[in-house]
Amino acid sequence: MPELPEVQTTVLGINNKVTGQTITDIWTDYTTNNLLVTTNNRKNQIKNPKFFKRFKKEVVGKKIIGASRRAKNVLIHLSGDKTILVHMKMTGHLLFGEYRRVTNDQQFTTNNKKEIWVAEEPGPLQDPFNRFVHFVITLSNGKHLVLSDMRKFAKVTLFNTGGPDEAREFSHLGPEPLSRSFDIKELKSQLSKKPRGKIKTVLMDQTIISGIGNIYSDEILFSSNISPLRTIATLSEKESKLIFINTKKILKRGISLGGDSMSDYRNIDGLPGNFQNKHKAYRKTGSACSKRGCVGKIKRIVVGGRSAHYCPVHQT
DNA sequence: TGCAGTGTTGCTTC
DNA sequence: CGAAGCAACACTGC
Repeated sequence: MPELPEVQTTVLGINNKVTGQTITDIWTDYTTNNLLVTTNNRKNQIKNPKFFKRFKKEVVGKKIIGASRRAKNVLIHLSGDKTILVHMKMTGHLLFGEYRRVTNDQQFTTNNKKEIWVAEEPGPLQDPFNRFVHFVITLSNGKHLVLSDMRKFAKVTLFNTGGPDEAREFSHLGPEPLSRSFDIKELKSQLSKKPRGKIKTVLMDQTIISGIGNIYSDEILFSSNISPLRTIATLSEKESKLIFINTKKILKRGISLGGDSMSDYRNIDGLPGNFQNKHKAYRKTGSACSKRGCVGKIKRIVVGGRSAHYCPVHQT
């Protein structure tokens, strides 16, 4: 479940290894509604061959000039003022390497796929991700940037860089928590839009702040000594400040550790990040609280339909 | 074996 | 209007 630090890690990887390549071909096996391809203003399903053809025509021959991030979206900037947006949702990974198209001999899947893409060399890009490659960008150096996505929630969109479709895509998003302009004042004004909302839910609300999901919200609240059940209106000045400081600190820490691979996130080389080894709350149910001097035990509860992990002793 | 759990987003319902 | 519920999906673990 890529959140801000995982998406940022992927973007850094693309800038390191993929920028400068030209797109020579694209491929997909999507047949459901979920991988949407939008070209200009027309939203259509990639299963519509006409629109996949159009998407292909727009990107083949274009050069990848860089990647950036907005909220949990990866933006791949192309020459000719085109941008490919990839939202990895729950289980998506962008992977870079040498891939090979093979006829499916049923050893990988049960869903009657006629052909699949597998990593050329044994290594970290091998199973389990091979089975779930649903979108492939072939590059001029013969390598591939592929989207592996077990649950097929990921979204791929194409729009004109800086155009109205891009604006529409991002119009609902809250500020970037790591931007310079995001200060304590902005955090408080954003949080105050949901005075009755529970802090855990509000932190994950992409219209309030963009990029935070279940893992990082649990960790931010642990470090801020605040219960996930507290409502915004009850937060003191001091508590808001703690949330502000820890949001910046923990997201930056996630990036410097290469993201969180407790679930199945991998960077573009197929390698795991390390933030999962630093969790103090997320999925630590039953563990002794690691806060110095605290005698609590991490508890799992459900907040806003999501699992929340916290220490009921020092998080109040 | 069957079913709850996993989690983001956006749409629907209350 | 805001909050809650649910679908999209596929696999894991109990």
